[in-house]
Order: sequence, then structure tokens, then C-alpha cells
Amino acid sequence: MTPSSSGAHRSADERRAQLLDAALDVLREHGLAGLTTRAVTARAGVTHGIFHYVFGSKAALVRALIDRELTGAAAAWGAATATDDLETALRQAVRAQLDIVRADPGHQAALFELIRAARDDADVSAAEWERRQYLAEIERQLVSWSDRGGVTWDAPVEHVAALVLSATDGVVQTWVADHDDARADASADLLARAVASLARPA
Amino acid sequence: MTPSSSGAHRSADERRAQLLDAALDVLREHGLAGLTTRAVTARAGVTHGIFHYVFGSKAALVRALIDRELTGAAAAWGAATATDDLETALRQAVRAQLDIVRADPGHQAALFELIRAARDDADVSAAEWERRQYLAEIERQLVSWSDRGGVTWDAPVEHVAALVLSATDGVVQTWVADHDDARADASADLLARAVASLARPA
DNA sequence: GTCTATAAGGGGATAGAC
DNA sequence: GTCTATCCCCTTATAGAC
Repeated sequence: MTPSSSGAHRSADERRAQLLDAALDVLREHGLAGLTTRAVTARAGVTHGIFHYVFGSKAALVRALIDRELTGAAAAWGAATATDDLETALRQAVRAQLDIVRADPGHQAALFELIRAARDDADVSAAEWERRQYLAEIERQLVSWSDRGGVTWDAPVEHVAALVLSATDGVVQTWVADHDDARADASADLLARAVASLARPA
Repeated sequence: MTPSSSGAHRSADERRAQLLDAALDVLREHGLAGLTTRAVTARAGVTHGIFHYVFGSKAALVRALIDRELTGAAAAWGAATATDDLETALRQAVRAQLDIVRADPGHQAALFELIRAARDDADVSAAEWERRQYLAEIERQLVSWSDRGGVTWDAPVEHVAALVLSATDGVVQTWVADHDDARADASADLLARAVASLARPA
């Protein structure tokens, strides 16, 4: 049988995955302030020293965590809806972002915190890269929707994409702060309407 | 002459103000992670023990800091511009928020961090109260602008206000993250245009 | 009432045992 | 190659000196 993962003498790669899982759990439950190397190893059921053998430093853990969690996250904006109506498509997209967070608020809040911390700490590239992926994906969708609806954007598409990303972030983060579902839904709907009004018949 | 504030045996109230000033400095320079009771007292040029004599606990300092810094902050939205054009007024208001942060990014970033930390920690009321003040102020402005411009909002005003607050927050925080002035300006302008399109002739 | 000296605990990291 | 025992620093908080 497969030995228990907390049993002694497992490969560094296995330890790595095990510790990353534990780190995410700790982060979700106790926030960034509670994310200590000792809490992670305790959660994983291994002795503390293993941590530095596997990751070398706490910063390396944070970097690895961001890398693992961000991979594929941009794809969420790409899950386009097949509708001809621009406003409806936009509303569904913004609501989808909101739903991701609602489905697992702790997870998302933890990621926000992590990315924010990583920004001033060291390796900025991960967070920046993520944002660029998001922007490119949104821009692609905006063009796709306007083409399908037979309209054209009345402002540079990259500006519209930047606004959509920033504003959606704001709506999502407001929900994280107050958990007011009705207000978040209203904001999402209104945002879709407002942005849709930036397009004119081609 | 007035004795130096770091001289021995001053009143608790004076020490309190002195330590709050030092705490804000430390927060701006080293972030929340660097805000330790020792860093604060060192910055103020007093011995460490004084801290607990004055504040009792670190949490009390954070609460006091939030109280002091948030007072009057909502007024920023109230500094209305005297223009008849709704979109222009909105653009100036959003840009004003952006300018506040640009003028002193460290200060604003520090406040964000502080409020965020206080949320899960304990006294949520301060942050919530602030948000309500903002919303009320924005709502008041939206009505004032629509009245003056002879238009009416095509959606509940509180919904529009919520969107404006959330979206502006998103734009501001995006700037804090990337310091991209051009993109932030473009987003602000576009946000004003998009929101203005939610109003129709009365 | 104001402040100093000291305590008690938890943090990340490492040298070296197996 | 994998892990354990230990280190030393920095944190908040308090007991009691002035």
C-alpha cells in the first residue's frame, strides 16, 4: 500500500506538494499573518525543519504558492457566454467573477492577500503577469462580443478592458468587505450596462 | 522654552499623539508587517515600555490610528466641482480620488492595509462607518449633479453610488499596484463617461 | 502618574545527524 | 538525499522602580 504522506522519508517533490496544500489551508483559515513556517509544517504533520529543507525560505513558499494558484486563473474571463447581446455577455462575465469569489471567499481573499504581500516583498513578476493575462483575455472577449453584436467600441479597446478589469476588481473587493449580495449584484448589472453604452452601431 | 517632546516625563496625552505620529511614519515606510511596538517607540525616540503604558496593547494603537486618520476622509467626495456637465463633474471627482492617492501613495496604501487588517481583527465598525459616509456623500453628489444638468438617473441612485464607489476603488487600487498613470487616467475618464450614460433627459 | 528592566513566547533559519 | 535538534533574534506584555 501507499505509505501515509506524513510518514518518514518521502521525496522532496512530494513534501513540496504536501506543504503547499497545508500552506493554502493555513492561509485560508488564519490569513497571511497566521501563515508561519511552523503553522504550515504543523498542519502538514511534519517536523518544522523539513520546511527549510524543501523551500529554503518562507519567501520561496509564497512565490511557489502564487505560481501554483494563479496558473489558469486568467481562463475564468475566457469562459465566454454565447449571446449576441453585449450587455448580457458583460453582465454574465462580471457576475461570473463575482460567483467565483462567492463560491469560496476564503480562497480568493487569501490569494489577494498573498499577491499584495508579494508585491512589495520581492518577485513582482507573478502578479504583473497575471494582470496582463487578464487584460489580454478581457480585450479578446470585448472584441469578440462587439463583432458578434455588430457594434464598435467608442474608445480604445485596451482602455475599455482596463476599466472592466479595475471596476470588476472593485466590485468584487467591495463584496469581500461587506458580503452584501444585493449591492454586489446591482453593481455588476449596472457596470455591464454602463460599459455596454460605450459601444455604438458599427 | 517648550521642552523637547522626547524629553522625560511628559503627559500621557502628549505621548499618545507623539506615538501616533511615529506609528504613521513607520506604517508608511515599512508597511503593516513593520509596524511593531518597538519600531514605533524607537521612531518616537522613547523607550519601549512607554508604549504599553500609553496604549495598553498594539490593537489599541491600530484602532486609535484608524480613528484619527479616517476622520474627515469622506469629505473628499464632497468637494464638488461647479460644472453643469454631468460627465465632466464625474470625471473630476474620480480623478480627484486618484490625485489624493497619487499625492501621497504611501499614506493611502498604509491606510488600506490598516483598515484591511482591522477588519478581521476586531473593531469592524470604523471601516464600515467610513464606507457608509462615502456612499451617502456620493449619492448626494449624484443627485446634485443630475438636478443641475436637468437629467434623471435611469437606475436607483444608491445603486449608481455603489458602482461609482466600487469602481473608483478598483481604479485607484490598480494604480497603487502598477503606478500606470496613463492607464489610470484613461480608466477614470471612461468610467465617468460610462456612468454618465446611465442618466437620461428628465 | 510616568517609566525601566525583565520576562515569556514564537519567529525564521542552520549545522550537522542519519 | 532526508530530516532533527538547536540557535538566536525580535515580538508583545508586565511587574515593579522612581
